[in-house]
Amino acid sequence: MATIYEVSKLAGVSLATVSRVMNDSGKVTPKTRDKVLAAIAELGYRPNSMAQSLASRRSNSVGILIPELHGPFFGVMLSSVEKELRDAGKRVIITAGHSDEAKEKDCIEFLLGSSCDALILHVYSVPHEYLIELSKGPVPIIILNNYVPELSDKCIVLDNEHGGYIATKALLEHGHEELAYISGPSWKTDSFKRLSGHKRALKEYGLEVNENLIAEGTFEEASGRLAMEHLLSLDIPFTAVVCANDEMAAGAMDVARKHGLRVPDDISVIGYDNVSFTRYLHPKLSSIGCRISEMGQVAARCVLKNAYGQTDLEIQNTFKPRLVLRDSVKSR
Amino acid sequence: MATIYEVSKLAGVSLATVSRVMNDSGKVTPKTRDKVLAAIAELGYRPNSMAQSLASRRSNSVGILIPELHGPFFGVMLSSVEKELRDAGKRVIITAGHSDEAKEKDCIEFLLGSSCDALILHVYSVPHEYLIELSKGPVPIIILNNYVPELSDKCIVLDNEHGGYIATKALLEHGHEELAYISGPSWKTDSFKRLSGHKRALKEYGLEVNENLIAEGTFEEASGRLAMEHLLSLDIPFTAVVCANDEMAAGAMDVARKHGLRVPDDISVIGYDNVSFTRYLHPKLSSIGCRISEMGQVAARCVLKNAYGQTDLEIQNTFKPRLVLRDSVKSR
DNA sequence: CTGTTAGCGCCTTCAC
DNA sequence: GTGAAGGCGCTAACAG
Repeated sequence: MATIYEVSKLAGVSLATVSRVMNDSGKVTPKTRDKVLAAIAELGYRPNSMAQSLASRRSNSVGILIPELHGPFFGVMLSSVEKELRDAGKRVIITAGHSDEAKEKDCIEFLLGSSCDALILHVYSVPHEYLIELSKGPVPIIILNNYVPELSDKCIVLDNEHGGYIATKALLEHGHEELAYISGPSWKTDSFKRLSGHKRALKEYGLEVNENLIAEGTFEEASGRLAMEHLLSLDIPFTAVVCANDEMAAGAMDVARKHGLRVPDDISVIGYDNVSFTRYLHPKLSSIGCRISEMGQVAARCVLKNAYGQTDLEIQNTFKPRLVLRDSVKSR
Repeated sequence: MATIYEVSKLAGVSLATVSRVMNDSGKVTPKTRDKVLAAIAELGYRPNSMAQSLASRRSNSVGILIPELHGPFFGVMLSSVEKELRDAGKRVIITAGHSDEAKEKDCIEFLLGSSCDALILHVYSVPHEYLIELSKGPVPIIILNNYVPELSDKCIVLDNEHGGYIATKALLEHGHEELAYISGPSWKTDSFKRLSGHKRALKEYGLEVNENLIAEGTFEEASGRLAMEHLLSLDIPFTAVVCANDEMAAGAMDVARKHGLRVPDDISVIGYDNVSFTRYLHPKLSSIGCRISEMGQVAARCVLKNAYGQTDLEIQNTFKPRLVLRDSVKSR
């Protein structure tokens, strides 16, 4: 592998000049620039990124921590982050934290040790204090889907409460008055917020919140099934179910069908996240769209702005989810 | 950020000694080692990975190129690759090539420029010659799901032909004799192989291949719908459809239902990939399981072996898919 | 506009 | 077993 030194010799200029044309910093005569370019081409020279990093104290790589690499939600997010960042010539180092505090911390340590210029964190389990402490360090961070009041400008969040609200409201507007709810794990902020929104909508419509009709799942399909079985076993009538994500909604729909209930004729169902498979389901699942890829894009731009000094980038910190009505909801 | 120099001063030893305890290379007295460890802890010292890389000519990062970051297939693959590699302390740099030759090359260039120690490539569009040329370079490569005869030991492939064969055979064994086939893009090797397997099974059962009953899609759900519409418009009777992936199968099932056909009573359907949402569908889609995560794991181990000299790792180069029977297939 | 000169932080022979 | 010294390939002042 050719080095910058050989290029400079072949071009008959100095190291610094080659460096200049590479980074087009400083002024270089078109003529010498051409000579350098020719030499570079001839040698098939490619700068050594590690040396560049060491010398410039900048690695051009940003660390990303998400709960899982698979699953419909994070794939979309990653996709947009990667695109935006690589278009800017930045490397993207990805790790998965599996919603476990120790693992998440471990990942963060790992990314810091990889000399990332910035971190994009989608964590669930790490305590806020840890993030606050981290943010005082030299590496800029962006926090996704996890609102830390002290770090509000670094957080990009989806308004989960609003999502729960509009999901429920949609059902109420379709004439449903007896609603069940299948929640995610109550210790996850997302779950909690969505449920709050649900309750707010009920209250706004003058309806009582019946805690019995709230079942807790784990965001996994199987838990949606269990929750639905449980709800149906209660013998409390309800005509619609709000689910805190699409996987659980899929499970719930299937259980309803097994119990001889038709969706949406006998029971309406709405999910959350508007993940890609919702439209493969039958009936097509109504859901709450999360603008996942927009959020990823914004996160990437934040990094470009905070870590690489790109200005003129508008940053929107909070996203409102939107209702996506399909076939699983029917008026009563 | 503390440097190795400060650690050495605080511990009262030389740079070299600190380096030795860090990499536990060479012999160090337990006593001095402890002093060094203490100093490291006190300063919260973390070695600068870029400097390490530059000096050791090894970046400890491996580049990964896959067609897409989202989608159920690649997420699972990534997930297992990342886990395996990070457990070994390696960074994972991920890029998406979008099945486009220029972009794929671009990604490879990018990864090479990132001084990766090895590359794991899941490419569709780049010509074999390019890969062969690349393999002659200094960076070891592993090729996923794309068999290059000249590079057979570097390829980890799924036996797609066999998958197409067993999918079709399953239907034949259920008594179906009039089969339609919805293929992926014919220029993708995967598609081609799966279709070959389909044809082989038919011939083995003494059935004619009716080219009219083979429709070409793009691996996307919408194309599955179109293909199914087309097949149904033909007025050629068939009692089962083999689809080259699950997304298209989902589309096909829905179209069948819209045409008043019940799955599996009137028509049996089988997909391919056994992607996670298959079990959310109704009826649950039968499919061909691809052992995606095993393949990812093996790819990672290949890298550990070829680029990092870890021995005693058994490498299996080719994987046989397996049949996953669910509710969308019924005997005739 | 271009060249010279220091490092960036670490690894790695080589002596001792 | 431990220390000294010379790079790894590049960037970034500072001169000229």
